Amino acid sequence: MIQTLLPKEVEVETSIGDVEVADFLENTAKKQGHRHPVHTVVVTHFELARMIERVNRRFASLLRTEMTKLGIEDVGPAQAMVLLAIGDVELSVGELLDRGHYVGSNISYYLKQLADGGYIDRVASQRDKRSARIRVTEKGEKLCANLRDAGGAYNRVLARDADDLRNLEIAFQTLHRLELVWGNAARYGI
Amino acid sequence: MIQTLLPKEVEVETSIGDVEVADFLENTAKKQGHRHPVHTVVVTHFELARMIERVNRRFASLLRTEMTKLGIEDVGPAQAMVLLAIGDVELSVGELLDRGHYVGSNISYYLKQLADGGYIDRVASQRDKRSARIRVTEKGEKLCANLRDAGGAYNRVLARDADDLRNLEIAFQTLHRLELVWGNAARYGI
DNA sequence: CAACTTACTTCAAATTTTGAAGTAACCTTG
DNA sequence: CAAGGTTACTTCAAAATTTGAAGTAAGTTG
Repeated sequence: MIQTLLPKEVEVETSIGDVEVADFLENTAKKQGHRHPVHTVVVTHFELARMIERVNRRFASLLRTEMTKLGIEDVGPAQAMVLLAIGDVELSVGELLDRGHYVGSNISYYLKQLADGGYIDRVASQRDKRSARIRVTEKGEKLCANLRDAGGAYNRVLARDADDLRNLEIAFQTLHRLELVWGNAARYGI
Repeated sequence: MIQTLLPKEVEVETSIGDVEVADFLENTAKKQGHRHPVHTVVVTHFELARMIERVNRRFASLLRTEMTKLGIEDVGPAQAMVLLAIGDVELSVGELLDRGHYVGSNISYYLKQLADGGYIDRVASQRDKRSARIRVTEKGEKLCANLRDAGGAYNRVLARDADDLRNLEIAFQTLHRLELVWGNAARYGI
């Protein structure tokens, strides 16, 4: 059954009209049939990848807007994402690499800018002087807090009831699975 | 209830060990509890955004690898994504913009490279000579087919049973919702 | 027909990402 | 303990991607 379904690609409606957010949310809630989704559409590898690309673009531009509003000029959205990835714990560059699947030189570059802007502190580890320990400064924490505040509105719109929460969680877990499958494939060749 | 849950951020385990793909799939299938997911974790805005960013990075590098294997040198993964977005229909640049939420000048640039490489044809529309009609050439379709073939393996790993399919679809729909909410927010300010 | 809009292109600059060296510290093993 | 290897990161230059401002040509409207 899976074999017969899989190769078949179905065109999925992705165009958006100029609908208001509220309208749309009402519609999807009904159309999808939250509790028992109907399997009329098979989502493929590439459709998901394209969706992820689009959503990522959207978020990046949203973050850029938010940061412009906050008057942040010295770092861009990519650096802010790194800042958010660090969170409130002290960690090494290597640990950070794992967190975001970044490339080493890339993170090194971002950390330099974040450090120059005063958003993070770097201290050489006592135990291993090669390892730099990274920590978000007060200024950095403030930026994170501001971004989180701005994000609160989206959380409220996106997670309105238990069904929303469930779907968000399934989406998260599924993306995590994609991450692992794609990541392992890259290293071991599927 | 939602209000009390929302502001609380929970650290989600995202590190991956050197697990084999197959092992991992077994684990998640069991751990997640496919039919009735437990709500111990609340997924926030930023966690999802960071996940999306990571997954996107992974996919891009996978695509790059795949294309290197195929010996494609004249265009990169971003251009390939555009090619896949065009699909097998003839459309205008404007329609393509909507499909991927690209910026005009960006697509124009990619289309130029794709046209130079012989992957697409551009014909001025008869009705409206401003509008360029885009079509994937045979060479372009061949690349798409090769990529789809390579992607087949991932589809088989990712969509193994009805539960997988359901989760992939929920993930897709949820991302679509994110896309709309973030997109509308960008235009109308939430 | 003049002014405006649309559909796209071009170009230059900024941002992001990669890859190939480097450097310094740590860890073996003879 | 010292030569050789590994690890943890940094630096730099080049490439890829993305943006934004300006341009062009074709439609549209008053």
